Amino acid sequence: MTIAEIAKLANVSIGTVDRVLHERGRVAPKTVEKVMSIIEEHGYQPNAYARNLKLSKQFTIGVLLPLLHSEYGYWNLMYEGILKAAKELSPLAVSIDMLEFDRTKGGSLLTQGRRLLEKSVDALLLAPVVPAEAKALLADYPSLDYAFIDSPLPDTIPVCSVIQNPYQGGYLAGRMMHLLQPGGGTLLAIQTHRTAYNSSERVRGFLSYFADKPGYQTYDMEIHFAGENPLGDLDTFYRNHPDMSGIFVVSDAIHRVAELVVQLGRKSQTVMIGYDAIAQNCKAMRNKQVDCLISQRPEFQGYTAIYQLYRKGLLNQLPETTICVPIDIILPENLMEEPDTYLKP
Amino acid sequence: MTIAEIAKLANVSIGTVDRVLHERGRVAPKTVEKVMSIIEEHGYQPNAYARNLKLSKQFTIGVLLPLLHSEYGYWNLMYEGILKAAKELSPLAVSIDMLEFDRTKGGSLLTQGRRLLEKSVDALLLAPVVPAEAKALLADYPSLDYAFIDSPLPDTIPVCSVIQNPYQGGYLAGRMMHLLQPGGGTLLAIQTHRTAYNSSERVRGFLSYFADKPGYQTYDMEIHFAGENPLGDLDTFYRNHPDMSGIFVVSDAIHRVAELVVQLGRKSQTVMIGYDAIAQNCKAMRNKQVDCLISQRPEFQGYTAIYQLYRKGLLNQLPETTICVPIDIILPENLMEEPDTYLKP
DNA sequence: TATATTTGCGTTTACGTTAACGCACAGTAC
DNA sequence: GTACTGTGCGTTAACGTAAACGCAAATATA
Repeated sequence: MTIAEIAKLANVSIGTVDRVLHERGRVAPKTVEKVMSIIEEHGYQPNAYARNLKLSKQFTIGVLLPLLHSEYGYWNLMYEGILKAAKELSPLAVSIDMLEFDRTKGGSLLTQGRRLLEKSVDALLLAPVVPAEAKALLADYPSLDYAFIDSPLPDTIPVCSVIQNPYQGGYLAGRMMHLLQPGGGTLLAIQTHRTAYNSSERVRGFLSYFADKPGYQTYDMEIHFAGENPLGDLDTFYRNHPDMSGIFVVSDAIHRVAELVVQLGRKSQTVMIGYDAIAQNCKAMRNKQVDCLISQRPEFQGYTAIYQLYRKGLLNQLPETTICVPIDIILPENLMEEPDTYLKP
Repeated sequence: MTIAEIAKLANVSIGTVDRVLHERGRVAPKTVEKVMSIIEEHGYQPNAYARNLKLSKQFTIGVLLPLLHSEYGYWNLMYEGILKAAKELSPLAVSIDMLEFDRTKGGSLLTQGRRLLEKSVDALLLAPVVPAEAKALLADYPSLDYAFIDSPLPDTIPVCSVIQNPYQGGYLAGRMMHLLQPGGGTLLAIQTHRTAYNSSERVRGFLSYFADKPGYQTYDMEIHFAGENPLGDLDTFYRNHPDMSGIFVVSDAIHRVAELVVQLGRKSQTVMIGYDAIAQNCKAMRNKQVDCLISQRPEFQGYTAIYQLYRKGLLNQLPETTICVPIDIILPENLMEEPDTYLKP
C-alpha cells in the first residue's frame, strides 16, 4: 500500500495524501476525512526505505556517559555495546557522537550535556547518574527523544529506560553468598565510590537477604582506593572480626578488593562476590580470587538503548518504555570462554 | 559518498560504476581498475535505503522449527523471539514464513523444509535437530543463506549459528546442584525425549562435574511421559536409592518431573534443577517445586538469528558466524517479575 | 472594481541505486 | 562491400516519499 494507491482510491493526487499524512494543511475537511478513512481501512504503513532515502539525513545519537575509565570498565562495557549497535546501524545512516563527563565533579554532566546538545543531535542516550543535572539538561530540550541506561530518572518520559533492579541484585548476591558460604560468619558489603542510588540499593538488598538468616552478621563500609589506606582499613576489619567469611562489593571494583584480601592472606576464609564481568574481574575469577559475579549486562544495555532510539527516530516505532535487564549470575563454570571453542572440539 | 560522486571522480558514468560494483562485465579492465581504486580510497558504502527501495522486494525468511508445543514451550519461546524480530523488521520489508516439523517422525524435517523452500524464501532459519535431514535439505539449495538455532550443524557454512555449549550447561548444573545440595547423596540426570545431541551432552557435563566429588553417586535415566509409567519408574528409583538428593532434567520438562516428585512426597529430600524458563517451569519455581533453572535464552536465539539473516540479506553485512549464548542461572531470586515493578515502588 | 491573499488541489523534482536500453565503434564472416 | 556480433560506455526510468512549486478559484482588502 503506497501513497499513490491511496491517492487513486481517494480520487486525489499524491500531494494531497501527503498533506493529509503530515498534517500540513491546505486540504478541505471532506478530503481529509476521505483520505483518512481509506488509510485506516487499508492500514497504510510508510515505506521506511523510501522515507529515509528522501530525508537522507544522518541520524546522530548523542551519547553522554561518565568517564569511560573512571570505574575500571563498567562504562566501557556500556560503550562497547553502543559501538556495536552504531556499527551495525551505520549503513542505515545512524551515527553516534559521544561526550564523557566526570560524575565526581558537580556541573560536569550539565556542561558536557549542553556541549553535546548544541551540536543538534537527533536523540540522546544518557546515564542519569547525577539526577538533578540530568533533569535540568533535558528540561532545556523538551522535544528531544532520549533514553536512559544504568538507572532510571523519575518524572521524565524517556523513549526507553534500560535498567536493572539493584535491590534485587543485592538480594540475589545475598543468596549466592549464602550458597557459597553456608557456614555463617561475618559478611561485609563494600561500596567503593561516592554513594550512588544503584550502590546503596544493592547494599540494602544484600543486608535484607541476611536479615532473617541466623548465624550471619552483616556490616557495610566504604573503601576508597584514591589516596587513602584501604589495606589498613580492611586489615583492621578482619582483626576485629576474625569470623569474616564473605565480602560483597557492589561495584565493578571487586578485583581491587580481592587483591587486598589476597595480600592480607585472607582469601581462604573469604567468599568474594562482586558486580559486572569486566576484564579484570573475569581474570580475578579465573585466578580464583573472585567466586561469583553479578552482571547487569552493560553491553546489552548500551546496545539495546541505541536500537530503541533508532527505532523511534527512523522507523517511527514506539518501543517498550522500560526494559528490565535480567540479573545474571556468573560463576567460573559459566564465565564465557572464547566464542568458537564449542565448534572446534 | 555516492555512486554519482565516484563516477565524477573516475570520469565515467554511473552506469559504468554500477557495472563495476556488481561485476556485470562490459567494462574495460583499465576502467575497472580506476573505479575500484577510487572506491577503495574513499571507502564507498552503498546507501541501504536507496538500494532496498529500488529492489523493493519483500525479504522473506523461512523458519523451520519442531512442533511448537511438542516440548512444553521451549520452541515456542524461540518462536516468540523470532516474532519479535519480525515485528520490529516489518517496516523494513522483512517477513517470516514458518513451517513446523515433527522431529519424532523420520522425513518430516525434509518434507516440510522442501515445502517451505519451494515457496522461494530469501533465507532460512533452521533448528537442525535432525542433522542428516537438515544437511540433505540444504544440499538442494546451495546458494541459500541459512542460520541455525539451538544447535550447530557440522560441515555446513551458515550465515550464523546461535547456540549454547550443552556440555558446559550440564557442568554448570552440576555446580549448582553441588551448591544447593552440599550434603551428597544420589543424583539423577533425566532425559525426557528421544536422545538429542544437546541432551546427552548436558548429561555428560553434569556427570563429569561429579566425577571427582566424593559423597555423590550419579545415575542417568530416560523418562517418557507419553503412554508409559513415569511415576512408577521414579518411585522404583527412589525406593532403590533412599539417599536420593537431587534431580537434573536436561529438557524443559522439569515441571512434569517435579509434579511426580511432589506426588511421591519426595520434594523435601530432592533438589530439582532443570532447563529453560518456560512458563510452567517459572510457575513451578514460584511454587518451590523447582530450585534452579539453566536457561539458554531461547527468545534471544530466535531474535538474534532473524536479525543476522536480515543483516546479511539486506544490509550486506557479514555477521559473526557463531554466537555463543551465555549460560544463565535462574534462581527464585532472579526469576523475572513483571517488567515495570522496578519503576513503580 | 481592482488587486492581494488564501484555499485547495495537482505537478514536479530529488533522494541513491539498479538494471534495462541505446549507441557508437570495433572486429569478424560472407 | 554489407551484415553481423561483441565491447565499452552513456542514458534513462523506475522504486515510494517529501516537499517545493504552480495554478486556478474563492475570499479578502483596498
